[in-house]
Amino acid sequence: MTLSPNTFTGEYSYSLDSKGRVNIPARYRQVLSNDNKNTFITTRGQDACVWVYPMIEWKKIESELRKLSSVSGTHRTFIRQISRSASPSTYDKQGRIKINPSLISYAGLEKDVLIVGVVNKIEIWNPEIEAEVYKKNMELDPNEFNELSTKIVI
Amino acid sequence: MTLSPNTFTGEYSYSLDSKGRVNIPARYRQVLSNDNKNTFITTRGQDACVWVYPMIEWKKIESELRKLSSVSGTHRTFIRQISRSASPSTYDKQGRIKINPSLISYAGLEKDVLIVGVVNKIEIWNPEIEAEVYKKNMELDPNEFNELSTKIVI
DNA sequence: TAAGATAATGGGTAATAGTGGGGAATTTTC
DNA sequence: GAAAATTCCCCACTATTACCCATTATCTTA
Repeated sequence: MTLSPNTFTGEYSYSLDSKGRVNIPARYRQVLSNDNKNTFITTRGQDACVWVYPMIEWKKIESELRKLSSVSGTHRTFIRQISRSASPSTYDKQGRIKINPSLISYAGLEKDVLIVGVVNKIEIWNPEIEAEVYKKNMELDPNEFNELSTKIVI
Repeated sequence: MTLSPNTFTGEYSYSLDSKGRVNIPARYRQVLSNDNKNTFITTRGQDACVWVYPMIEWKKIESELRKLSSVSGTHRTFIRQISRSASPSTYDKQGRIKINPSLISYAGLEKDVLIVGVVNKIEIWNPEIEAEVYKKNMELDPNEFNELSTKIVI
């Protein structure tokens, strides 16, 4: 079975161990292209979760950031906020990556975590928080969903 | 794990010792290209922090500065500000560089320092000052940040 | 459904990284 | 030219990280 490279779907329940490691689902590792060198970038999600990018996806963001000039204060702040929480992690022989303590606390992660593939990246959630966010979003904006439906066909 | 050369992300808490030395995180040293000859340029940040450039990145900036010179008053001020306090520092066997007393006082550095990778350079902050600046900036321009993030973060 | 293969989890250990300080070499000052 | 001060290089200790092995659970296939 070969799916598109570096494309992640489906959800998994895994555990975060006492050393701050989580397993990357085997399925996700299998679709990783070689140029990623078994490396992901972990960073703060826009929601209360950890975003995990394959290295080459992150490099795209990095090169966009490089184009912004540090003469502008707004740009400096933006670069700092995106870059500071990003750090690379190569998975070990068992397929696990390390999550920084600061990201663990940002996402409120405990032992049980929910791993969700969102196409170009992976999200790691505290399952309880995810459930709340899901509920809130569903109630929130039926209009926006309608708008989306004009842009994408599923 | 090999990321882009001379590109820095993530944040670290380190200490400035009594001799004015700070450690450059091992991760940052590992991505330094050889032509830097283990040397960084320290200078005044545009914010209240110390900017640390890999030598070859700094050389690019110098040549940019040369092109700008005498174009406008603002540019001249910018050049003067950043260039006058720039000085090279090669890290020792333990990976530490020396920070000038004048830069230490400019950035208000004390024992505990926060090191932030901002893509093409490294920032050294007094953590308390950074927290204040962060708060102020976040209030400032949420719209521009949102706009930037829809363009860049994927 | 049983057996082999693959995947997930937990923990120990060797190697690396961070911190503090001493002493030689060099520069500065009187 | 000698004393003082400063800088630079090296050594040693401690904490942290990364790597490796073992065990348990799950999936796959005959």
